[in-house]
Order: sequence, then C-alpha cells, then structure tokens
Amino acid sequence: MSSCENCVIRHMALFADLQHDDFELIHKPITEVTKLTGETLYNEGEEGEYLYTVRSGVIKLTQYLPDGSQRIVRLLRQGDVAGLETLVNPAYEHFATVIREAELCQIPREVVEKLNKETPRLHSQLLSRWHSAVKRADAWLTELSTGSSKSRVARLVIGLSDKEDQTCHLFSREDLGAILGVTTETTSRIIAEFKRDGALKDQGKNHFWADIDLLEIIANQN
Amino acid sequence: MSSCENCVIRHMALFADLQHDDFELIHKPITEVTKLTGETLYNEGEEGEYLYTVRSGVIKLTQYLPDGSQRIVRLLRQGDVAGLETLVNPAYEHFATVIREAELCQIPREVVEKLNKETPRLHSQLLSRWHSAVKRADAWLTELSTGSSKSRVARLVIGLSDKEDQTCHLFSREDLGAILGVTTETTSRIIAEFKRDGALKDQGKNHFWADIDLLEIIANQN
DNA sequence: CGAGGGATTGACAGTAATCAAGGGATGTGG
DNA sequence: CCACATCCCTTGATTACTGTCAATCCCTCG
Repeated sequence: MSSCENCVIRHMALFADLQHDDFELIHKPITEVTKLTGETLYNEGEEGEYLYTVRSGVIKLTQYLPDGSQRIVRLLRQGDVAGLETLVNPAYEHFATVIREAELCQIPREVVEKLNKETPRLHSQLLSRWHSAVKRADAWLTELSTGSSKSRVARLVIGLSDKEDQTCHLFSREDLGAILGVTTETTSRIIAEFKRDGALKDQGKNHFWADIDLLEIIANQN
Repeated sequence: MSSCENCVIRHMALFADLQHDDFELIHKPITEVTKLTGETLYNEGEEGEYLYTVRSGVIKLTQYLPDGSQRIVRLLRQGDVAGLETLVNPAYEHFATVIREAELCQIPREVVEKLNKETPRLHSQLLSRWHSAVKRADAWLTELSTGSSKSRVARLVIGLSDKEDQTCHLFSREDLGAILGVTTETTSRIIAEFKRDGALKDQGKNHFWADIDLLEIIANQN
C-alpha cells in the first residue's frame, strides 16, 4: 500500500514531495493496472472514483461536440495524472482512452482528498500539475491548431519524437487527425508525403525515423 | 490597502475565502488601475511582478508562433485572474492585452505568495482558478477550433452573448479571427452573412442583437 | 475636408473535405 | 495452409471552403 514511497517514477509522480509520515494517511488501496490500446479509463460525466498516474504508455483525453465530432484535447504520458478535475468537482470531464498500452496507478479519489487536506506537501504538486495542464493546452492550441495541415502534422510529429535518437511512434491516422482537427485522409496524405520526401522513414508498426531539422522547416513555412 | 475585504466583486475574486485576519498579511499596496483598449498588461517572458484581477472589461491572452502568426488562447473577464503562472514560475507566459476598456486590481506577486504560504484559505481558490483555466482551454479547443469557420464564428458569438437580453459585444474582426484561427476576411464575411440572414442585427459599435436559437442551429450543422 | 483604420466585398488560387476505391497486413475458419 | 474478412492506411477525383491579394466603403478623428 505504501509502496508508493518506493515508486520508481516517484520523482515525477503526484506524491513526489510527500514524506514518510504522509504515507501513513493512505488508508485505501492504490492498485497498479495495465490497460491495452483501446481500453477506457473513464467517461465524461461519470462520478470520478479514481485518479490515475501514468507509469508508461499514452492516454488520450477526448471531448465531443453535440454533432458528434470529437477532438483530442490532451495526451497523458509518464508521470501525468488523469482525473485531477474530480478534486474540484466529482464528474470526469473527458473520455480517457488508452492509445498505447499503459501501466497505471489507480488512486482512490478519497486518498488524494485526504492528503490534500492534511498535508501541505501535496499542494505545490497539485498547483504545478494544473499549471502544466494549462501550459500544454495553450501550446496544443497555438502549435497544433494554427497554420496549414502540413505544418501542424510536422509539429505534432516533432512533439512525438524522441530527439535523442530521432525516432517517433505515431498513433492511428484517425487519432492524429483528432489531435489536429483534420480528417484522417488529410493526415494520411501528409504523412505519406513526409515519407516520400525523406522527412520520415518507416521502421514498421507506426515507428519512424524522423528528420527533425527538415520537419522544423516544414513546420515553420507555408 | 485592505479595501479588498470590502471589494464589490469579492465573491468572485481570488480573495473570496479570506478572513479578516488574513488581510493583515497584505503588506504591499494593491492598486486599482484602468486600462484602455489596446494597452498591455504584460509581455510573454517578462518577470511577473504583478497578478491582475479583472473587475470589468476584457483581456486577451495571446501567444505567438516562430513564424509570427498569433493566436488568442483565452479571454479574461470579470473575476478572472491574469498572471497566475508567476506563482509557479516567475515568467509570464502570454501577452496580455486589453480588448475592452478594463478596470483591474494590480496585486504584487509577493502578496499572493505570502498569503499562499500562510493561509490555507487561498489554496482552494487557486486550485479552482487553475481548474477553470483548463476547462476553458479545453472548451476553446473543442468549440472554437473544431468544425467549419461558420460554425466556429457562430459558437463564438453565442459565447460572447448575453443570453438574457440577446445582445452581444464583438471585438475587431482581427481579434475574432485570432481567437478562431481564421483570417479577418473570413470572419468578416461570415459576420456580414449573419447580418444578412438576420442572425445578427447591428446596433452600432460592434454591438449586436443576436438570434441565439438560429446561431445554435448554425453552430451545429455543416 | 482629407487621412487613416477597420470592415466589407470581389476574384482567384490553394487547401482540405468528401466520396470512392484500392492496397496491405493481420487474424480466423475451413 | 490458404481463402477470406477486417481494419487501417493510402490514393484518386471532385467539390467546397478558406486564404490571399486587392479594391472599396464607412466611420472617426484631426
């Protein structure tokens, strides 16, 4: 139960700043769950029973418009938390779906609420989580929803790339489209074009080598 | 200095939950400033000396891309706070510009930092501010950056409308375009079309009567 | 009255959506 | 093991929308 204290990703987790005694306050089980691509964490409007920290994999948060069109508003990766909004208001505000096989810590909302009440050491983590959510939302808007489709796809690929070894795992064209607010066909065409131009080289299973410099040029023109 | 305690918009202000003694902690002057349309509160990257609560008027927060294109990422109105990010990191993260004459309370960052350290009653306000910033960022993306230009303009007009008396103050076509990620010409054409179709009726100076029901229909089709 | 800035409109080019069809990989059942 | 179905990606043809460039209009201000 208090294995959180020894968590390998604790330095980037919600509980990073907690001290030994704080973990005594946890009186409900925190369980580790694995979910496969396509599985759901929770749906918009449901009462939030759990928060989730992402240990590995990728989660998408989506919202729908009345006409049924959907938009992915954020991606969560290692160290990120899903369901924070339930600390302010019990209902989840997004559909949370796994888009790359994920290991998660499922934390009862009550645990976080209790810690938040009783130890000040959670406050700054919570504030900085919210802050980073806003920052990313703003960047999402300016970088991924502004300019031509081609620029936006290029920016998204850069954002999904590992700059060290110049590789990049992409998601389905449909998800990429929902991130950018364009159709799957447009996304597919542009990625195919990047492959023809040598900006991306296929390494199988949506895994690519990426010419970041070239993509940067594409991202900033047109 | 402690006139904050009697502020007429205190119920919606950052200091809503503070108690009498808390106001004793304020040892730097909070000043009320008025700014005209076009004036700037702060620029991205500057060290944040002040936070601002909006008493009246409208502030836009913008970000720029390397190629110079700009995007308005949020609007702040009565009760909203500009510059919250400086509590996490000293640099402002946007350009904050007045787009409708505004009265603001200019609060030294140190004041908020001190209150945040010394009284728990500010925490929940801060969390709920961040929460609402994220919620609005998400809605901005799904409602104002998804679908056809026409739908998006319609949604924006609805969002800017006073539902009581069916009126609406718009901003310059350029600002509306920067909110939606479309050109000023496109925005102008669509608003002109709304006027021809009777969805909007001009009442002078960017002030309109709005047929909300009709706009809702337009927002959800096409 | 003229200057200037924003709003509107037109013509046209370029981009992206739509509708439709084919290709390629994976997995299942015969 | 192969045939077939399925799912996703890709591509083509066409249409519709939006951006671009340019001109005009309107209002306010000096």
